[in-house]
Formats: sequence, structure tokens, C-alpha cells
Amino acid sequence: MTTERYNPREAEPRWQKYWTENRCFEAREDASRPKYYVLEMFPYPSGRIHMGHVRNYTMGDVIARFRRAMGYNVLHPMGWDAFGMPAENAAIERGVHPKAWTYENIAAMRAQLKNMGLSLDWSREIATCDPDYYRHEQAMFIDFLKAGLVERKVSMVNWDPVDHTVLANEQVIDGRGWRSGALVEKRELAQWFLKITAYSDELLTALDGLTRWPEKVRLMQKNWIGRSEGLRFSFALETADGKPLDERLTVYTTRHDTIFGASFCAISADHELARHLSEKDEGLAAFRREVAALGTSEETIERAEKKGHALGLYARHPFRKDVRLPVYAANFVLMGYGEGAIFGCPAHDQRDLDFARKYDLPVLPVVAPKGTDPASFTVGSEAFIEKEGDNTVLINSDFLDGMSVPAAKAEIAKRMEAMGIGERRVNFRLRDWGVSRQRYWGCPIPVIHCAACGIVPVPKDQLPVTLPEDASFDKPGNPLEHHPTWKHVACPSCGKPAKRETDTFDTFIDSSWYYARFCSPHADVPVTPEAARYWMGVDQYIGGVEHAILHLLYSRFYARAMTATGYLDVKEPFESLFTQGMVIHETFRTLSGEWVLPADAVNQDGKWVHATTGEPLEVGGVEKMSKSKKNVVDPDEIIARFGADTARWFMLSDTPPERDIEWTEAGAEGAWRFTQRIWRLVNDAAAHAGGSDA
RNA sequence: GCGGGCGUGGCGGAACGGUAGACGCAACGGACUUAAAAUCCGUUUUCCGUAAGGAAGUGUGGGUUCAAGUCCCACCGCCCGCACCA
Repeated sequence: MTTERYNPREAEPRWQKYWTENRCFEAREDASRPKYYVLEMFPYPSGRIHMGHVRNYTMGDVIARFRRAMGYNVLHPMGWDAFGMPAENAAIERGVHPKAWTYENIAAMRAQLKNMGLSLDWSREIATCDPDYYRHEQAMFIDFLKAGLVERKVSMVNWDPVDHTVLANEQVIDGRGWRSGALVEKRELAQWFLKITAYSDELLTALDGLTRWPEKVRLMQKNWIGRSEGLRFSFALETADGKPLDERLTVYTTRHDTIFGASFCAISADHELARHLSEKDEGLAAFRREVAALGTSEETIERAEKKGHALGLYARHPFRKDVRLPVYAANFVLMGYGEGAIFGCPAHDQRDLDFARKYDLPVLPVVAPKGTDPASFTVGSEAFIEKEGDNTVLINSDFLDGMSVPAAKAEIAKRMEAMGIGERRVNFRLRDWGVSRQRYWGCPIPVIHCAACGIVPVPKDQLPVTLPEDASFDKPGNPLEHHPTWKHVACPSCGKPAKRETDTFDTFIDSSWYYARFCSPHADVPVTPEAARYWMGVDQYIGGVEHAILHLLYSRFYARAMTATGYLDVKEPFESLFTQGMVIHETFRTLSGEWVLPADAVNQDGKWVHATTGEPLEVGGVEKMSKSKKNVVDPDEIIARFGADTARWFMLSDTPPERDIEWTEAGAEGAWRFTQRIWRLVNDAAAHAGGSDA
């Protein structure tokens, strides 16, 4: 029995040094051994690692070590998702250059990760803000452009009139810019889009093949893509006094069975027809402005009352000669979905019902439970929506009477197709991916706008288009736009003065292909075919569920786009996905509501008080670690006190990896004792075996 | 509103329809120590009982079954995602 104790402060650096010096974790392609690619979502270099990183990277590390022990050739790389707003905010607030800020943070975090004893291949480290990384992103974008996977179009954006920039939906709080506090406007802006919708169907159906992904994530993506089967058809239009118009009104519906219950049509305020008519109708123009001012945040949508503005036009009912439907511009019709126009059937759609009650439109039920007397079946303030399994039939619907809903849909579709006014159509909720950002700290979009030649891609031999270092951040708006010289270039096509695109890419692009770059991080192509063939796809991907849709969907699209342009030959980048739970911790606050560090809370006779002020404290919930709630625990402190192995052991042993883990002082101490026990066990066994090599 | 998930000791959590609470943490008792830490041994679902033992018990209420934490129905609570998508 030894009385020695394990000293991580001595042992951990010694082993970490050994691993580095002997390049223990550097991966090389080796066709004679089976490969295993384990990847954790790479971090944003905020400056310090947090407990979530510790948990995430420990899980990946254990898998990497396990697979190595099994004889696999393991690739386990690390890099930095290094472009983004916080670096630019630091520049605005503290005058630090985003590049300097970012690389300082990277250095600090790299040291922290090394202290964690992770078996990472640091020879493959990449940072997305490195021109040697983003030049490939630019080259691929140009090829995507040629392949028709990129589009420039005008779209509605959240515009901050004070900061002169587009804001993401998440940056709009209560209709105001999160930074400036200015009321956000909807504005039309020409933006670059990646045509992810070209893959809607495939991204959806291929989900079934991702059997090693969490069901939850697959379902979330499925709902996000949002496939619906319906009918697109058009109404003949006429004026109030019955004069027919040349143009027709095209709508999209999944409830064509309810056509006999239609009592109005509604178009989006942004619909072409509404724009056109508003030129001569000041009331309509005012209505459109009102809708635009409302913003797009969830709360405003929820609170907004259904409102419309009658256009003075009427749509002829396709099957009832005596019926015509008033056409409105309405605030609840979205331009981005379907045709931006609907027919309203109030009896069977709650929104349509609210609208009909407000404008006193007829409510005619056309679907009812089987056996109901059509004459006595009425709809009050709640629309009758049939649920799956309900036994319902069509009523008040001429030739559809008595049919089931699916039969009625089929009949209407058939008739409209025969009449040449409609067609069955599959619609998706998924939109194209707007990737333009009016920001400095991102990858420059490699195109040039020429008055004569239009949009001209930067020739590949002139890549990368690098960011100017001497940008200034003292004015609101895009520093690239303000830069005195950077944007002025000669057109690569005609040589005349032209203007460089000053928008940069959405940083989600950077993270949509980094997994491929890790296969050959120093190559002069995005990824070499040999390396990709050997290492791709990622055998185990690990990260937070908060990326279930955006990052993981974009990456799936990007792999397809790269495959379509010959850069890759893999459609699904991540063969197996694991989403780990969050790290949570107790919270405390004073009676006046200020958050207090858990370390400052002490329990006196069953009551919590502040350790130094003695102020009584309220116990808050156990919540995700966040600076604002002051319940973060710094991994560095834990590693300094107990060593990395203890922190790692606690993260793995306390709670199943997919669930939220509560960080507790007692749990950490328990993990520390356990680490000691293991060490003694091994040390004693070694002593008995006649040697000691701790 | 729509979709999904989860409710078991003080805590993390185990239980092919077959002894509920494995294993671990914490806590408590004991040993060792001048003392503490560490370590080792033991106790630990709740209630009654000195004990032997008994009773209750997996969010709530029903049901299926020889047998239910597990299967079915209804409800309650919490969490997550989407949300005026026609």
C-alpha cells in the first residue's frame, strides 16, 4: 500500500509534453488501417473556453482514444470558427482590431484546450478567418455561381436605420435593433442567396438514411423543410362593376376540398398586385406601410390583429357562376410562402375565420362530421378543423357532397387541371439561404459590380480577396463600404472602373465545409480527393442541439453543392451525430433581483445569504451557465484545483451525455476522489508487478 | 396553436412485462489519527417497530394481465423545437 498521492499538476503537463513531442495524435492517411474521423463542433474564439466546451471535447476525446486503442487510424482535429460579430463589436467598443482580438483569443483558448489533455491533431488546426481558408470558400462560391447554385435577388430584410446594416431576426428585439435601439424597418435589398431550395426534396428524403442521427434532430429538420402537397390555381378577376381583368389571381392551397366554403381572397401586402394597385390607392399604400412597420418578430406576429384592405377587385368562383369573392390585401398572408395569395375559407381555418368576423364575411361550413345535418351545422368563433381519424364528409358543396376530404381534394384537383386553371404542387417551407452581411469581419464575397458587364466573378488567379487591414470602425455601417480605396477596382472583364462587392458571407458558410478542410488542411485546393476519399464522412460528430437546424442543414446542403461542383464526393457529411446536453448550474439572486455568484451564497440555518454582505438571497432555477446569470464555473479554476482528468471524469460520469448536467461542487470533489482511487489502484498494481512508473 | 421529449430516493440515474431503486455521488455512523484531510468498513426510498418484521411506494386517475416503472386510455406538470406556412 502506497501513501503517495496523484499530483495532476506534475503528471498532466509531463504527459501533455510527451504527446506533443512525439506527435502522438497527428493523423496520416494509411490505407492499411481502418480510419475513424471524430469531430466536435469547433468553437467560436470568444476568449475563454467554458464548461460546455469541456463536456463536448471530452466526449469526442474519449471516443478518439477508444478508437485508437482499437487500432483505428483516428482523425481528431480542432479549429476556430473565427469570423463574426463579437470581434467587430470589440473593435467598435474598445478600438481593438478584429483580427488582433480574434488571434489573441485563439491563442488563449488553444492553451486552455491543451491543458485539458485532449488527444487533438494540432498540426491540422485551421481558423476560418485565415485567408488560406477563406480563399477556397471564395473559389467554391465562384464555381457555385457558375453551376447555378447562387442567385442574386431582392428580398425583404430587417434594416437598422441607425447602424445602416441588415440585422438577423435574432438581433431584432421587440421590433428594435439590439444595438442601436432604433425601430427596425423592413427593407428591400439585393442580396446573395445560395439555392438550398434546389435540394429541398433531397435534403428531406435523405433524412431517412441518417439512422445514426437523433430522431429529434431529423424531425426538426423535416419540419423546417416543411413539405406540403397542395394545389396551385388561379381565379379570374373582375372589377366591382363586373368588368373582367386580363390578369388572374394565383393562389396556393392544401385545402382545395373547401373551395365551396370560400368567401374571400387575400394577398400579401408585398404581393405584386398590391404594389401595383397602391400606386393609385393611397389607402392601400398606407396599409402596406403599416404592415411593413410591424416587423417580423414572433411577438409582434402573435399580437397582431388580422387586418386587411379591400382592393376593390373580385375573384370569380371557379365552380359557382353566381359567386364572386372580394379580394383583400391582408397582413397575415406571407409573401414568401406559396404564391403569397390565398382563398379564405373561414369555417375551416382559424385565421380566415378571425378575418371574416372582422369584415363581416360569410362563414359557410363545407366539412362536417358524418351524419350531421348540413342545415344545422354552424361554426361559431372556432373554426372546424378536422383531425386525423375524424370521420367527416363534404357538405354544402355541390358535386362534392358526401365525399371524404381526400376524395374531394382529388376531385377538385382533377377538375381544375382539366379546366386548365390549376395544378397539383408540392410546396416547401424552406427558403433560399441569404448569405450577404453588411459586415467587415467575414469572408469577402468575390464578385465585382461593373456598370458595363454586370456582375463579374473575381478571376480565380486573383484570389483570395482579402480584407483590408486598415479599416475604421468609428462610423455605423459596413467598414468595407466606407473604406477609401478597397472597393474601387478595375473590372476584370472590360478593365473599366468598377466596384467590389462590399458584403461579406454569413459565417455559417465558414462552418459548412470545415469538416472537409480538416482532411487536407494545407492543400491548395479546398480538399484533396485522396484525403476526402480516405477520411470522409465524419464517423462521429458531436455538438449542441442548438445547431440542429441551421448549421447541420447548411452543412448537408454544402456537401451536396461541393459534390455537384466536383470538390467532394459525399452527400452526407456526418454519418453519426450526437447532441450533448448543456452544463447547468444553480443560480442565486438578491431580493432586488441582482444575480449573485453561487460561490458568494452561503447557507445559514437553512437560509441563503450573501457571504460578505449578509443580504438574504433567493434561490433561482438550475440553469444553463451564462455570464448574465453569474452562474458560470471557469474550467481553468477546476483544472488548477483538481486537474483535467477530474474535470473530464465528472463530465462523463455524472449524467448521461445527452442530458443536461448540473455542475456541483460536491460532484467535482467526488470525481477528484475517484481519480485518486484509480491512480492508487494502478500504482499499487505496478508496485506489485515489481516496477513503479507513475 | 402544431410537433417532440420527460416525470422513479437528498442527487445523477438502473431495472427482456417477473424481487423497484443496480452502480455512483452526497450524507450519516464507525475504524485509523494528537487532530484534520485522505483511506478503509458499515448504514442510507418512506412510515411503524428496540428488533424480528410489517405497510406504503415509480406525477394523478382508470384499464389490460397471474404479474405493470414498463403495455393501453384520460388527465396534470415540466422541458425543447417551430410558429399567421394557407
